[in-house]
Order: sequence, then structure tokens, then C-alpha cells
Amino acid sequence: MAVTRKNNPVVDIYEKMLLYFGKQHWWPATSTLEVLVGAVLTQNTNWKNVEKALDNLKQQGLLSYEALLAMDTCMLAELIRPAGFFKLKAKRLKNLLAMIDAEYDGDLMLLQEDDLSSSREKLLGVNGIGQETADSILLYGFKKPTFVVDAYTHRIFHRHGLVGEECSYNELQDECMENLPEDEQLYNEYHALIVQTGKKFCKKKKPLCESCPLKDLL
DNA sequence: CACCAGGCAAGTA
DNA sequence: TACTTGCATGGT
Repeated sequence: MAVTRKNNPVVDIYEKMLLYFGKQHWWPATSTLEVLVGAVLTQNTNWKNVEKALDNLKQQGLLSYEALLAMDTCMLAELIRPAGFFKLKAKRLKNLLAMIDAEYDGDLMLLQEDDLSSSREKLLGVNGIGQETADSILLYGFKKPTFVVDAYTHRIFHRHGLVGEECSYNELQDECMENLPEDEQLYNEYHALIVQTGKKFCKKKKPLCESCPLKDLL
């Protein structure tokens, strides 16, 4: 009975979200580098604030690998101020650029063309790049088939009894990837839809919402 | 006013 | 290892 797939809540959640919101076509960026920068800037930060920071860089024509590498860290911090944690994130961006410079000769394409596991390890080795940021870069920047897990994923999956309260990033990621075909486009939409659903229906203070499209799956 | 946002690392015991 | 705290702006 290999062809018959039993009822799969991970798939059900996806289909409900897709039906409600439609395709998201992430990541909202016009270059690979913009994905990397946005991935760091959005750490524990509302995307609206990230957009302001990105606009500052764009308006100055400074959203490029070369410009950011050459830029003084204090100046970078001021430009990204609206994104919050700006001094910290300026350093983190510099750390990322320095890694690309040292490990890939400053060539973003070499990082992108590296093996998934190898490039993931390199990203995780950067101070300031954790698992979610690394996976966001790999999936949305480099189109690699890795699943991005975030706080909303944890909240929603736990609410639906799919994972425990104290489950790790890897456990949650495995739960997702084991129940879905290895498909970069699917992972792309899935995480984007989780974020949309989370923002609209699964805030911390609002554990349950009548109009949530996932309500009848509980 | 309090609370939250598309996390991560460092400090403490 | 297992908690706790710092980082910071801007929206609701």
C-alpha cells in the first residue's frame, strides 16, 4: 500500500492555509544578497521595520556585497537602525560578509553552489546566524530544499498536537520534512503561509481564534 | 500602558 | 546542562 497516503495533518495544514491565503511567492527581495541581509535583520523583528532599514540601504545604493563589506560598522548600524538591535545586527551582517570573503573568496555564488550540508555548516559557524536564519538564507536565497522553522511553526504545530511543547528546532524540522515531499517550492510556500497564518491568527496572547482557517483541524 | 515581532548568543549557577 | 538576560525600534 505504498501509493495510498494516509491522512496527514502536516499536509492538511498546508492545504488549509493555501486555500485561505493563496500563494505568497516569497522572499520579498530583488536580489540574493537582499535575502541574506533581510534574514538577519528580521531576527525577532517585525518585517515592516526591516523594510525601512532595507530602504535606507537601497536609497543610498549601498545594498551590495561590496558596499556593505567596505562600509564602516557604525555607519551600517545607523542605516539599519529602524530594524532594532541595530548595533548587534550590524556586527552580524559584517560577520556574515567576512565569512563569505574568507571561505568563498567573496563570491556569493560559490556559497550558493556549495553542498547544502556544507554551506549550512558554514552559515551556522557565523556568530549571529542560527538555524532559522541559516535555513531562510538556504531556502529563500539559494533555493535549497530545507524547511524553515520559526516560533509560529512551533506554536501552530504544538496546538495541533503534532509536537511537544519542548521540542527542538531539529525535531520540528524533521516532523515537517518527513511528512512532505522534498520540494523547495513547497517548503517556500509552507513557511510563508505559516508566517501569514501566525501573524493573523496565532499571536501569543490569542491562543485561539474563531476565524482561523486551521480551526476545524483541531 | 503592556505586549509583541519572520532569533541568537552570552552570562550565570 | 538548564535557565536567564541583553539586544532596540516601531506598531497595536
